[in-house]
Amino acid sequence: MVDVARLAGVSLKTVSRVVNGEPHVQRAMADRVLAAVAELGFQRNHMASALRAGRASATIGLIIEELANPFYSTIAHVTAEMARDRDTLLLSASSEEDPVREEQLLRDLCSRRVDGLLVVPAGCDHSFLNSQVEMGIPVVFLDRPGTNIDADAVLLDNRGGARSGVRRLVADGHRRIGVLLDSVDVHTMRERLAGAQDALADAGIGYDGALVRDGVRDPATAAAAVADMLTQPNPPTAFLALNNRITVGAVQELWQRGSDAALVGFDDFELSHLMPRPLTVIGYDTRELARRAAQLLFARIDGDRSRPRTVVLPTELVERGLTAGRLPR
Amino acid sequence: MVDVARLAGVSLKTVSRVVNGEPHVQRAMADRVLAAVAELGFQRNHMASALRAGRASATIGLIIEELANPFYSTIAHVTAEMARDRDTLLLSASSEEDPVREEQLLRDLCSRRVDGLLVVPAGCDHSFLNSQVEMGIPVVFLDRPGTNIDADAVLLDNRGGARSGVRRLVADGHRRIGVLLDSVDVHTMRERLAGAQDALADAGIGYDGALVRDGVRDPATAAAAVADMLTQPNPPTAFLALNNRITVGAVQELWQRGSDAALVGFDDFELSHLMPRPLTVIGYDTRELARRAAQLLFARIDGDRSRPRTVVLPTELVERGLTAGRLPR
DNA sequence: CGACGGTCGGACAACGTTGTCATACTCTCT
DNA sequence: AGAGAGTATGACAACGTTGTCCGACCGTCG
Repeated sequence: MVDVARLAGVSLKTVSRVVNGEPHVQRAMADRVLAAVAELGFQRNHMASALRAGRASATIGLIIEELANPFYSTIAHVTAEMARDRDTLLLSASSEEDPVREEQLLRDLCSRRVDGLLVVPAGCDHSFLNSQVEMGIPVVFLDRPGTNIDADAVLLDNRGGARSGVRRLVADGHRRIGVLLDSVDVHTMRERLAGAQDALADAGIGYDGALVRDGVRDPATAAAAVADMLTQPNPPTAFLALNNRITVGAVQELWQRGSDAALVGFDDFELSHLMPRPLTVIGYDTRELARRAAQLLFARIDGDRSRPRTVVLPTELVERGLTAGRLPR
Repeated sequence: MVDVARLAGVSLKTVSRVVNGEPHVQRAMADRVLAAVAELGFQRNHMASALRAGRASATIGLIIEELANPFYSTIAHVTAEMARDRDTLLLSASSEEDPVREEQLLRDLCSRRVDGLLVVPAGCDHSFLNSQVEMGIPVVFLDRPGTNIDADAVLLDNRGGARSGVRRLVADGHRRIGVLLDSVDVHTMRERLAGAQDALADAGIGYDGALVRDGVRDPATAAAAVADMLTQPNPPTAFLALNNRITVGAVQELWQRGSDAALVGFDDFELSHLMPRPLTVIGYDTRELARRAAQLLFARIDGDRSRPRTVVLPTELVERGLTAGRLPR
């Protein structure tokens, strides 16, 4: 900027005024400045500008589990779009479900003075964020609530969704329903499992530990679990897969064995209607989830000081057969 | 920091030393400072720090077409992971294939003094980036080369891939092959179309404009195009879909009609092995694409001043039938 | 006892920008 | 002509941090 000022023969402040489109600069002088800017390829330093003006950094931070997962990348995309409408960019990072890493990333984002944080929490204690919130960096939790912190959250009706899925299976006459889940350490998994158990209890079906498989982290494990359960005595006649990766593995295994066991999966996914066997899923609107969270965050950034809210979005049982294919979007 | 210094009864510089772990501070004094830091919840301002120290911002910018698309989200994920190994965060934005928006975003990223840029270009002129490169912000193009700029690029062998796909169809006896593409405005599409025509020319099959459909932007359009082409006189006996969204639409339409037309799709995708009809795809390693680009960028950031390189990664024809399902990963 | 080397702490300027205020000039109106 | 209002420009400090340099203090050795 000093160079531009020198080349145009004006003061620093005049350059600043021209660059920021402030009024009260003569046309001729502005042109001289713009010419100098063009010649030197000057570009305002956004960091210095925000520092001096005490302005927001026009950045929001997003912590998710893994960017490559379609669920999270949809969230990232929607929030980035909404941010763009406010000339704000998205700084995103994956926690990989590691609480330590999550805290590191969150601290890093805070030290960069992001305007706000959108977090799909992995950790079990977010109390260290309280001081940041007090100091003006609002936080909104997504998909799972934060712990030891009173902040906004936008969640899904995981319990209700799982309950309606199992209720459907029970209505179809199933009494032995295998449940496959990632890990009870994850809040959403606990909720979904509880919902499944609600439905079983509603139907007066007792709990059978042999029908619940924990630690199913990927499609291959899911396939193996299905195979194993089907070869036990008194096997399940239906399965509930508690996330989309598990569903994919289960679909594959059931299809390859030619098994006619029923399957309900939590999470819809892009090609679910093209799977090689009928697949009923518990769906929800991922974009709406992200949209609501971003709206809440921006309201906080704009000064909303009302009490933290928790929004729970509904799920929907999408019953589909082989021929019910519809094109996405 | 002023408050911390006052509370600890030391000077600013001493606080700075403690916060940055510099040596030559007595244990007792350091403890006093740390206590004050904890009490006040002080967190170093990364922007001011980078500004003063002339240090890098520990941020890289990524411009892609659309974050919600699995291809791009994989790229984002891999680059974010590699960045994290350098304590660098990823500032990502979607161009939505809009050259104007792309330029705005790139300028914004430059004004934030990112350490480097990773770009899947949408625009047709990137000469405005030349001055930024000169001023020390390296740029690496991904998937498509930049225009009017001499910069690194990591590309796929689009032409060779399409050629091998069509060669396969020709070897199976097909002579009328329908080609579906997004837009000839996109570099990768032009290359893939050229590859298809190479293979046809190799086989001595003349060009028939009626067999090429442009402007197929989504699955629904692809399905409609397939339906239309199949109801023309002398219809194609095989299709080449030049990206994964087109492939999905084509799969769906062929399957619903019970058509036995062959189908080869460019781009592999997660559930391609579970599609309801045999699907041969032209695959490649998206993660490797991102990895190589990030490696190049970090080398530039670390001072590599050698001549810009263009890396072309191979594609692979993945021939799959209904029963050849394999689990992903 | 004086000099010396090492350790520790602080004053000050600077990074690139903008808010505040002061100044100089130009109109217009009485 | 002089007051008053508005416009155009610049000098300077400040944002939060750190690099540079200088000085104070300590112990040790000749």
